[in-house]
Amino acid sequence: MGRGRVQLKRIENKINRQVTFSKRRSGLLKKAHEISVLCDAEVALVVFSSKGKLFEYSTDSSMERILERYDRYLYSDKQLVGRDISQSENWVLEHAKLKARVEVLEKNKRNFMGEDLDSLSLKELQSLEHQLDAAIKSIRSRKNQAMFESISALQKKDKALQDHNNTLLKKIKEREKNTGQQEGQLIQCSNNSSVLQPQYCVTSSRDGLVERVGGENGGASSLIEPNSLLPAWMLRPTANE
Amino acid sequence: MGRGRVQLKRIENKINRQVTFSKRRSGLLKKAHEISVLCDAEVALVVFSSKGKLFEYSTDSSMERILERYDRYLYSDKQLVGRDISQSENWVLEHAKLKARVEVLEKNKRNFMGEDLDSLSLKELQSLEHQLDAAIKSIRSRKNQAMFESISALQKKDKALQDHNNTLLKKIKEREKNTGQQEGQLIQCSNNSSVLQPQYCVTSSRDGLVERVGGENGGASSLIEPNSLLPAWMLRPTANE
DNA sequence: AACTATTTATAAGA
DNA sequence: TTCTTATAAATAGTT
Repeated sequence: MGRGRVQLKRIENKINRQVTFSKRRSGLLKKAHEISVLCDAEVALVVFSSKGKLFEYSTDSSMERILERYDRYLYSDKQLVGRDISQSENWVLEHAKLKARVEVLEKNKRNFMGEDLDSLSLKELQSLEHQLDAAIKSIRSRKNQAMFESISALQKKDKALQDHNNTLLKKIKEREKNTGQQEGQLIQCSNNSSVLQPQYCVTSSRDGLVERVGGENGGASSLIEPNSLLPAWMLRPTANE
Repeated sequence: MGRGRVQLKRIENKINRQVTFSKRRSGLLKKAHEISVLCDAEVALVVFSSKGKLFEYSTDSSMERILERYDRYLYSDKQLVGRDISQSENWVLEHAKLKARVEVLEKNKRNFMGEDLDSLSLKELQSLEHQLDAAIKSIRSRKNQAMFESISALQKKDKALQDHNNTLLKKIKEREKNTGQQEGQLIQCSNNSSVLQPQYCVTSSRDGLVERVGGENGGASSLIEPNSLLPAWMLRPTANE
């Protein structure tokens, strides 16, 4: 990538080697960062120049965590060898890094909540605004999806209840036919499947028994706001509550 | 490097992400090897894919040695920092707490960026949406403020420049009056205060001196896009860059 | 530290 | 996955 092809061998000219190192180092770090962001990968990169200077990159600046993960990956059941012994010393370092990370994340969070904006440049504000715009779009889309799923689940439940309802109705009719009684009043339940609210079908038989057919929840779902489109319990149908 | 420009953000399409990861991973490893050989550097590279698969490169395949060198390098100057917290009993606990906090904050952050939403309930989604709506309002407001401040500062500067300009003009006029010469051509600068771009007033006096009146920036701000509403330097007037 | 002619890397498509 | 190809990026040599 330059004006001439390059042989894959040590550059003998010291100056050239130094310049090339500097250029390629920044290219390498950039690419490490890019693959990390684009592909959601965790990258740890350590480079020592020939003079012994250190350069490093790590996803989210958590070099220690990634190297630990690396160690775990390799020595999943062996005890960690050499670097583990100095581990207690490394804790100091890791601790400091963790704290720094927490600080960064907290600052992030404040910014995401629209606070502490004075420290941001116009450019950063612009970028934050776009970020949040995009986030809101995702969130609205996910919310919609969740609502449709809830509606769908509710409708399925509704259908099951009505089926049960009808089964019971049939049984009662048959019983009445068998005992030859006609004065019992039967209220036929409608079987309209698009109704969101469970219906109650009250039948009173001759001996005064009142049956309420409402499913296994013992009638708790009858506490529905008549004005709301969706029943209250549907507003939090998923986990994490 | 491909058929389209690429945004530095997570590739949402899973297949694309996987393909890009595979391509870029080999590119990255290749470049790591190249810099290692060409520049006589020691490189250690660890990559975990989003699925947790490990890829690595290290100069002379001596990953362990390079990571040890890395540890030694860090620990030589960080050692002093940690002395004060040496009640290492509490450490395990504090460390665990910190880690937990980081995890929570990272989850937060992902949510704020519209990711990882499946774990949220409808209620939480709703709340997040409102949160972000409010944040965007703050951010836009702060952005506006920042822009007005910039404009204001610019206008002040503009005014100062014009004052200086006029002062110089007067001096020149007087000098010409004193020497009794009338053939000098004076170009009067307009004093329109709503102009955002600094103006240059070129006056040629009898002795051929050409003065450029442009403020202390040595004329650098003359490189202004004539079509843009605001001069380029105003686009990032605050800190953090 | 810039510049530019070239080589490389790679995104998209097959 | 692999190949191809158009294009974006990196960078070697130069100033």
